[in-house]
This record gives sequence, C-alpha cells and structure tokens, in this order.
Amino acid sequence: MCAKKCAGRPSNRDVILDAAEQLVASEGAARLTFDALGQATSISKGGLLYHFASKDKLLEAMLERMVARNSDLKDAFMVEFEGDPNQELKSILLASLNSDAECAQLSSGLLAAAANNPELLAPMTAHVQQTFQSLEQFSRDPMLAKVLFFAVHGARLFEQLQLCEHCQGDRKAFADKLLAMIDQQN
Amino acid sequence: MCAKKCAGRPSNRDVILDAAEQLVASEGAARLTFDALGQATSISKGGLLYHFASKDKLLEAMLERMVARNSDLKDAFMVEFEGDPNQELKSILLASLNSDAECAQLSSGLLAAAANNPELLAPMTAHVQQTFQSLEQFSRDPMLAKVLFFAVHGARLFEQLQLCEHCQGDRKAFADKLLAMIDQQN
DNA sequence: ATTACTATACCAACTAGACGGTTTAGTAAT
DNA sequence: ATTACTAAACCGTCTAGTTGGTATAGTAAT
Repeated sequence: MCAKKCAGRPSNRDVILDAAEQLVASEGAARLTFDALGQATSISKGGLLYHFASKDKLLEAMLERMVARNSDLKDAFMVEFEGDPNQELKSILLASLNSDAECAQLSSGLLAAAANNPELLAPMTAHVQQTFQSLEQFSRDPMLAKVLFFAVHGARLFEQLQLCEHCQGDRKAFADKLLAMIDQQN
Repeated sequence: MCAKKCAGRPSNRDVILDAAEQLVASEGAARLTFDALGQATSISKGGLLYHFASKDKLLEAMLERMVARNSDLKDAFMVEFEGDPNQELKSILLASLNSDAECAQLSSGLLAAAANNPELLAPMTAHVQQTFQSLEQFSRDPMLAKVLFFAVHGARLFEQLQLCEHCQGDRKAFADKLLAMIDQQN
C-alpha cells in the first residue's frame, strides 16, 4: 500500500509488474503464471502473492499502471502541444503511440486481461469512452480522430504481436504522418 | 481432413471452430479448453481430438480459417471495386473490417494464438508482410494506406474486446470515412 | 544504546483441482 | 468398409491459492 513513508523493506511491486509485461510479450498471456513470474523475478510464489492477492489482482494492477502511464504521457504531450488547436487529439494519439522504451510492453496488460478474464476490462472500457468523448469534443473532424485513434492502437497491437517488424523503425514517420493528417484536415 | 467428398458422416469441424471463436470472445483465450469446447458443442473430448490432434492444431486451424475467410472477402471486394484506382487498398481494408455477422469473431484466433503460443503467429506475420507489400505497390500514398490498415485492425480489436460499444453501429460510417479518405488523397 | 515492537516483505512446502492428452471399447451414419 | 464420432476412465503436469514461518527495516520507549 505504501511504498516510501512506511517502515519495512523497499517494495518489488513494480519489478514484478515489469516482469509480468515482459513475460506476456515474449511468451504469451497463457504463460503468465505465478511460477513463471517467480522464476523471472527470483521472488517466490508466496512473495508474489503477498503483493497481489490473486491473479485477477495482478491483472488489475497491470491495467491500472498502464492507464496511469498513458495518462502521464498524455499530460506531458499536452504541454508540448500547448497552443496547438489540435492539442488534445495530438496528445492522446502520441501518448498511446508512445515510444518510450520503458513502456514498450504497454499493451501486455490488455492482452493478459482479455485472455484471462475479460470482465477485468470494464474499467478500461470506461476509460476508452471518456477518451472518445474528449475526441468528440475537441476535434474538428471527430470521425478522422476516431480513425487515427484506432490506427495508433492497431499499430501497437501489431507491434506487440510482432506481426510486422518495421513498425518500430517507422514509428517516427508514422507519428509524423498522423500529425500531418491532423493539420491538413479542412 | 475431408469435409465433403469422403464417405461417412458430415464433419463438425467448422461447428467446432465457430464455438472456439465464440468462447474466446466471451470468456477469454485462457478458457478455450477442450472441456469447455466440448460442453459448448456437445461433442466429446475424443470427438474434438479426432478433428484437432492437439490444442496447437486447433489454434492453427483457427488462424488458417481466419486468413482464408479474409482472403475470400477481399476477392469479393476486388470485384465490387473493379475499375477503381484504389481497388486493392479498398478491398484489403474492407475485407479486414468486414461486417459479416458470421465472421464477427474473426480475430478470436489471433488473440487465442497470441495468448497460448505466440510462435503460431509466424505464418500470420508472413501474411501481413505480403499485405504490406501490396499496399506499398498499389497505393499512391503508402503511409496513408498503412495508417488506414492499422485503423481497421485497431477498430476490430476494440470491438472484439468490447472496449467501445458503438463500434458496430458506426461501422458503416467508419468504412465510408476510410473510403472518403482514400479518394481524397492528393 | 539497547530493547521491544510493528509493518513489510518475503520463502518453502503443500493441496485441490483443472488441463492436455491417451486409451479403450463401442456406436451410427453413409 | 469407412468415417465420424461417444463415453468414460485414466495420467502426468501445471496452477492458483493456503499455511505457517522467517527476515528486514524502521519506530519508540527506556
């Protein structure tokens, strides 16, 4: 619950979540097990279960962190695009597309939750709906915004599943194309 | 192996594959088990294993049928867009977006394979690469083509995961927007 | 400075059940 | 005769979750 201000040893919570994402990306959501996770982190199953009382809780935590990171990234882009008439749209898109190496497995949580217990996606659905409202409100061409939003997430999916290799190399060009399309809308 | 030309009773192969897709969509890839599939189809485990000797074979079959259906749909659209300068691109996009109710769970195979054994996606990767070459070759603006391609698959993903509700209702409008964007490219 | 206490962060061993897959023996439609 | 199964028992392995105990680090009274 408390990471810094409380007594006790420092927590491995984020280490575990990182390993979980990595595991899903490399081996598939079905092999995200406490045993495998224990091997990857050198933490015993008991230790893992101390942090996440059940597998569902672990999946929830993965989703939560994913949303939080995305939100932080969006805020950062909002600053970068200050003054741009399409600030909101651009920030949402680039946050989702994000290129930070540390967030490379951002959608592992999504896939893992979908595989193990789709009901866990409910809060995610709410978040998406909120984003869609934002797109609707702040975009001159909402349908274009929707298309670009889906494009970003399609690209992320293909990248995560390694269905295409050059997605990474072209990510900059891809992002530039998205921005150009936004600016060119009439 | 033979569905029509051989003697014996008619095969339930496709019935099984349909149920498998349905199961993945509603319960998640992790609950795609022979037991659950047997319950859903009223076919015994032995019967299922008669058709698909292992789970990997089942997943392979799901992917194969998915690709085959997509290919057939694309051919149908190629006829529909005969003479259109963007025939290829439009056909590829609409085939993937497809709206046939019977193919509603087209990407279940993808998610199930990704979850259980990512290595099974290798043929899929090849297929995607081929599609990308086609896009590169037949599109005036390949980057736009790529964006739209990802948009279609992003929309499919969100629909499959039920991350947004109105995707279905808006699918026609979404498709029209894609086509308009293709025609408007300069 | 020592002692006592508390909260956190684990570990090792175990259990009950689920899962993929096999086997066997038999049935039914064509 | 061939194909397409059913039914049911069975097996080894894996998995989530439990239990009961231990180690570490900070807190606070003495």
